[in-house]
Amino acid sequence: MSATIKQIAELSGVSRGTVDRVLNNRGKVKPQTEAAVRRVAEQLGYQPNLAGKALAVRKKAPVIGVVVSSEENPFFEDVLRGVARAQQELKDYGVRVLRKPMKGYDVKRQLALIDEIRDEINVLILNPINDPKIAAVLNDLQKNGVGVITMNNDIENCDRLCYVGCDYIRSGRTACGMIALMTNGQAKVGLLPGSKKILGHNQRVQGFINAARERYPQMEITGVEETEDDDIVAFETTKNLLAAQPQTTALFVAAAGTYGVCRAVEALHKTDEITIVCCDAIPSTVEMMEKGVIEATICQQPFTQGNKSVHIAFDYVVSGMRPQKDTFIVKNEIKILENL
Amino acid sequence: MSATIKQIAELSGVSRGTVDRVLNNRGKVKPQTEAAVRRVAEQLGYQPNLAGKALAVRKKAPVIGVVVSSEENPFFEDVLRGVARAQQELKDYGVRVLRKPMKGYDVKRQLALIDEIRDEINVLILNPINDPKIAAVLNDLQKNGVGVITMNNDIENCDRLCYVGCDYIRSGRTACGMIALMTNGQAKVGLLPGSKKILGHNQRVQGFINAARERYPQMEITGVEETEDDDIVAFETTKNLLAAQPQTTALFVAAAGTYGVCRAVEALHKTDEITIVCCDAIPSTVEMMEKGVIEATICQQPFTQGNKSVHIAFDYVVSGMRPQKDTFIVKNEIKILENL
DNA sequence: TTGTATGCGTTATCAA
DNA sequence: TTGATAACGCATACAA
Repeated sequence: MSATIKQIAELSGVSRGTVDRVLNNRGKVKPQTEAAVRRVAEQLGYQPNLAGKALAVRKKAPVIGVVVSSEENPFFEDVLRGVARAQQELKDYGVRVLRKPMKGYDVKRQLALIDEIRDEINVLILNPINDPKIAAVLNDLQKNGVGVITMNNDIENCDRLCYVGCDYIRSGRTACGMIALMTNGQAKVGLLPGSKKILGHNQRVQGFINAARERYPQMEITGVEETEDDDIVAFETTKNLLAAQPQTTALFVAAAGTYGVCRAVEALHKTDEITIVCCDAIPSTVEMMEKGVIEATICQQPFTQGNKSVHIAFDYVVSGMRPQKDTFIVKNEIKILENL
Repeated sequence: MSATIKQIAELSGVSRGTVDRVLNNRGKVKPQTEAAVRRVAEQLGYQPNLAGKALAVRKKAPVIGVVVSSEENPFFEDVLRGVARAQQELKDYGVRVLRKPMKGYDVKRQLALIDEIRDEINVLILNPINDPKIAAVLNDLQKNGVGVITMNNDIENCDRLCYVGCDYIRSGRTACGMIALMTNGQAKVGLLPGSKKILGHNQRVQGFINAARERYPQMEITGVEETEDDDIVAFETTKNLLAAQPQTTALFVAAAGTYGVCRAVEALHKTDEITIVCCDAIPSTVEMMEKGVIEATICQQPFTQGNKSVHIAFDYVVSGMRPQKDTFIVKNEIKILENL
């Protein structure tokens, strides 16, 4: 158990208040006293005690803001369940969580929501739209002492505290590995990202292609088409792809639109011939797995993403220090019917 | 934020000490006062505050004992890493963790280690050998106020606080599902548990057989042979099985001995014909996956098992209450080379 | 510039 | 049987 402020105060012959001022850089301390205190703290290897901080932090009642695209989006509903659990776990520490759910990916809407709560919060957790205007606002928040944690997807040119989410490249590689195992490495695969504008989707496709090139020379990519994260578009796109490339034996859905893809394969009576691997385990995907249309899905621990983000946010407001790591990567989980 | 002891004291017109005595059943309270206090606490929906408890618990400096078969066992080394992390996470709360690693599964040895530390600990975490003598000692510990948490495998006829580990039946089912996906449901599979005496191994085999029966009618079981958790025995057993049942196209190693199994398959030059699925991701298994001998492994989050156990133990000593659940089931993770 | 006092919620000790 | 008080470690308002 490490040293306490009290011990440091006694050893350096000053009061606890002074030690507090030194250790938290509050100023108003004579340089010599400061040096002395720091030396003692150093020697004793002082580490602030979280139990004490947590108890004291109640008075401040810090607020964590959560802005996520969870409306009508089952994936983010799971994320919010993780947030709710964390809220429960931290309730004794006097944190408050302020949620601002939004629908879809509209930059203006996201900016408006951030603006609505920016003055009440100490940390902001969000799945940022990768847009310079958003980045600018987030940078501004940080300057004003509001910590920012990006979740599920990251944003460029932005000084956030950290990113919590999966490694999309590995997600694509894993999908490739699964398809290879199920087809003896011989598959002719159609890739179906959502939108080329979304970084994560591109990375999944990239990871898939790289893995295929490196490890499965006999695998062939028959096409890369966007679903625009929409089931109807996905339905049409898939039908067209399978018409144009009838030799296709496998599909990797790297974004939303999975249900539309499945319906297209069903409509063409090709469920037995085509191996489908997708991402995440939303209800419609589970249903298609139970029907045997989808063979496997690559998940990214949505619950953990939400839960972990809040805990990191809490540690930040309590300790006042940046998280230890710049990125917190959750696992890419392979789910088949038996371990759903 | 819920009510505090102080509020209850004021509302019921007694001192904080008395409220404490009532709420923690310390006795020495007049029945009427007790009733009054309880009524108020009930009304306010009192929930003890963990931040406060955590700070106060430092004085008691509770000790958590950990007895696991981690010597020369890479799986349990990962478990211990989870324990170490939890120790780190809880260091500010004044807990001490006392480890007593042991080698193998000798009842006497386990009894001796428990006996060595039983007077110094408040909770015991262990992977119990499923033996009546062990059960008796654990029951006795609980009677003497030492909580018991079983980890990785459970024990019969024993009143432990809870079990932390995987669902072995589902582990077997998942292995079956993976083999089915890789062989188009046509595999002829040899099953290799460790010992029929070990509950988890039997359950894995049972789960595999059930899943095959229910979902993959064309799959065939060519044999069930024990590896005795030993690589040499596994090597011989595998060679014999493949000699006696040369039609075998897949193997499920449901316990230790995986390395021996792989060496046998290599020796017979059958690595390309035979699909191998095993359990856990110890270094020798990873090596065999990189060589392409093993296609997939079903893991059980060893790190999480260790980490979670310690956290549950801590919550128990702080709150004094049994954990909410009787079993904490970790996930069965499918690992292939790409998401190792 | 520094020190003192008080509070966060719970628990333990001692006195009444 | 009960109450008052101090302590756990930290933060802060206020006094000096």
